[in-house]
Amino acid sequence: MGIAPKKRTRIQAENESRIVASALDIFAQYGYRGATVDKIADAAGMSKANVLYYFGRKEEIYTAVLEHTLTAWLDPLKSLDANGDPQQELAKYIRAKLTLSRRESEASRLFANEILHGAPMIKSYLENELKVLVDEKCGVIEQWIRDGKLVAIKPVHLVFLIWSSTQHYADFAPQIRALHDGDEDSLYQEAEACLVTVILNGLKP
Amino acid sequence: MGIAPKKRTRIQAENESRIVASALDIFAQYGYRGATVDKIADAAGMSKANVLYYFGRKEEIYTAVLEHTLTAWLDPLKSLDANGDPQQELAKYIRAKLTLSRRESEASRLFANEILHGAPMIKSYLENELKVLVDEKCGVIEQWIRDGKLVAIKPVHLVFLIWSSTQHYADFAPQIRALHDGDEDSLYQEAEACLVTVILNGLKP
DNA sequence: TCGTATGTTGACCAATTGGTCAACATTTAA
DNA sequence: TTAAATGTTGACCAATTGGTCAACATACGA
Repeated sequence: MGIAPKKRTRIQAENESRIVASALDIFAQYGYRGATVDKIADAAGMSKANVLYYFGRKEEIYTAVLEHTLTAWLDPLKSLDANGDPQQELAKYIRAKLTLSRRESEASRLFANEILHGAPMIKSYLENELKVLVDEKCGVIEQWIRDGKLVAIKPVHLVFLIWSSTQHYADFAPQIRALHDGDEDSLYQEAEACLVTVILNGLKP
Repeated sequence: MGIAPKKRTRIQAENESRIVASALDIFAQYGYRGATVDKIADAAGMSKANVLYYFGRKEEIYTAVLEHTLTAWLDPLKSLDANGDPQQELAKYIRAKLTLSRRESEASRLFANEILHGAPMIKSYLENELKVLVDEKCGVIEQWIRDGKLVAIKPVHLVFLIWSSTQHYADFAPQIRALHDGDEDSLYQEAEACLVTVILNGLKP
């Protein structure tokens, strides 16, 4: 027999997911260093020792949270369709990312914090899985440009533009709340209108 | 006599500015909690006790660094001229912010980190000084829109768009390095071309 | 039911770190 | 020159915190 199958009990599955969910909140709010195992345990409604029973080290909790959220985060980009209409595809992508920034703002802040501090845990992920995906989608955009459907720009910067402008609403929420007049609904409606208008209009050849 | 004049000696001025400069690097790299007074002292080439002699608490060093960099950070927005040509003014602003992101990337990361964690130290600054400045400049943009020189969008979101897309190159540098092929010079040249093209083109009525 | 595997925790330990302090060194003004 | 003001630091303290462990509690298959 090679690697042990390691079937998880009901309690294991339940507690581990409760810990990961709580840890996402705590890490997003305080950053890696500011977060304490005790805070995570409190948020999960159990003792610190029990959290360490499931995840041997603080770092393990952190990587578990990152892995848990990474896949969902990239889905919208994956569904960018080479055969679709560029304007519609990009509009859909911008809207999806903006919705994600609103709904999963903790995940956004978690990544922002991780990358801001040098991406120590996900560096290899960025250089491998993410690089492959982004290269592929840049190829799609490149083709759209060659077909004369979009203005000539370096595709990867368009990706950066969409990422930054949408995630900004999650990552810089306190600044945005300080500067924006109106409720959250109108904020996001205006943001969507502005981003879709400017970026799509700006990409017209 | 009211408040003491408190003339600073030569050594005070010298050491305080050395501490602030070193602290900017350390806080930007590690965040507030990850930074230690010892690291700052090392970077400044003096003992921890001496750093605490000039700044009584760690928090004081932090606020001093924030204050020291805040003004320079907002200068480009201040010089947005209501009487200039909108396209030229905005192009100038985008370029200035992008250059700032490259040259003062530590300051950018410092603010990003501060805001990411709820802006505890600069909340009142955001709500007062910054709010006034942004409101004023949004008025300028609003007027350009009324004059039919720009497409109709909510001005504050254009400010967010420019801030986010330019600061992204400082704040998310590790991700950008992982995904971009080419050296830093070409990165910033392409970024400038892309942002100026897309945003200005996108703002045409 | 019963015994073992699994789950849970308070108490504890060691490392880190913000901050203090007394002792010592240097600068500066008279 | 000299003495007070200013500058500097190692040693130390207390609080925080990641992680361990032995003891106890619960769940669950035979």
